Amino acid sequence: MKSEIQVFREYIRRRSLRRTRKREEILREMFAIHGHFDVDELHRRLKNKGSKVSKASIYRALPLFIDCGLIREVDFKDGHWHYEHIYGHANHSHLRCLGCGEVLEFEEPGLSLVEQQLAREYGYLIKGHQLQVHGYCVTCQEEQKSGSF
Amino acid sequence: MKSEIQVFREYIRRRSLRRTRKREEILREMFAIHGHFDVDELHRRLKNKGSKVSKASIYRALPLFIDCGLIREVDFKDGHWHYEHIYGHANHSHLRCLGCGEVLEFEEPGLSLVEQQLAREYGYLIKGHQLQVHGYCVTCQEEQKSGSF
DNA sequence: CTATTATTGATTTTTATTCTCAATAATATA
DNA sequence: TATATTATTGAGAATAAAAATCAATAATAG
Repeated sequence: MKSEIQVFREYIRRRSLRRTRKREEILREMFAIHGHFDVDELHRRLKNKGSKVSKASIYRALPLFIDCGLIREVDFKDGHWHYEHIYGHANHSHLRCLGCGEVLEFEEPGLSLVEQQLAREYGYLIKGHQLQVHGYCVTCQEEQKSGSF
Repeated sequence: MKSEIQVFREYIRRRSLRRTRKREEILREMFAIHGHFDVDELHRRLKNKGSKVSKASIYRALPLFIDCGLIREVDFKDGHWHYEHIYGHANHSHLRCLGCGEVLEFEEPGLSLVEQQLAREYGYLIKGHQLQVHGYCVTCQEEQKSGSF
């Protein structure tokens, strides 16, 4: 299996973009983070390591990483985008608590069949999906026994 | 089956909020729209009908409508939120084209089983889910035969 | 090595959404 | 019904994420 950086370099070449030091710094730092991350965290970590990559460059690089299938956006309903690795990771979905914001991950293999079905039915070339289930965790259910939902 | 306005009024009462003319104007106009809508469209339509509801009030009302299960947010990746009716509608998911932005709806009944399974496994009180599949429609596939994906 | 052109950083701009606060309207109570 | 209480509203200001601008710089092709 190709490494993330290989995937990215091939993408860069395919699109006739330029392979730059900054983009690869961002990529490397991004893959040093396990789990979800956002622009601010990525920027902060790069800064701490002495890298002078600007936020602008991060904002410009992320769509490329998304486009070549390394990461994807995740919406945690807190005002800005979060990202997570998908390359080399089993596809997973999120179960999010509307009360405390906790996010659990779970796998739902049935969805690849759904994708195939949609491809057949509508002629789409499917690139991926996102499933998010939301509700209230055990703790928040207990706290909100006041009938507000 | 209760009407939308009934559902909303009961919610308002349950939460000890106030039943106001403005909120019900917004609600009525919202249900006069079939399909997806956004804040701007709702505001524009209310204005055209002579209603003087402000955008601020719309922004304040939408979370209530979401909370009582009348509508939900949909993310079309175009910089602002869209909304759609869910009360009294069969649950559906979205197939979105990454090229032209076309959005198709499809039903996926299997997901209610997924919800039940998650409720059992994690003790969550499930309120709903969102599934979005993305890829390229037939037209956009043909246009982009230049190897960019 | 040079020319070309994409990328970068610093900054500004944009724009969706939230916040503020005085005025108003809805509800509870007398 | 009149009054007190308190939520809601509108207008505009504030916030903040993301995108745009532009001169300087760096990567690539020849």
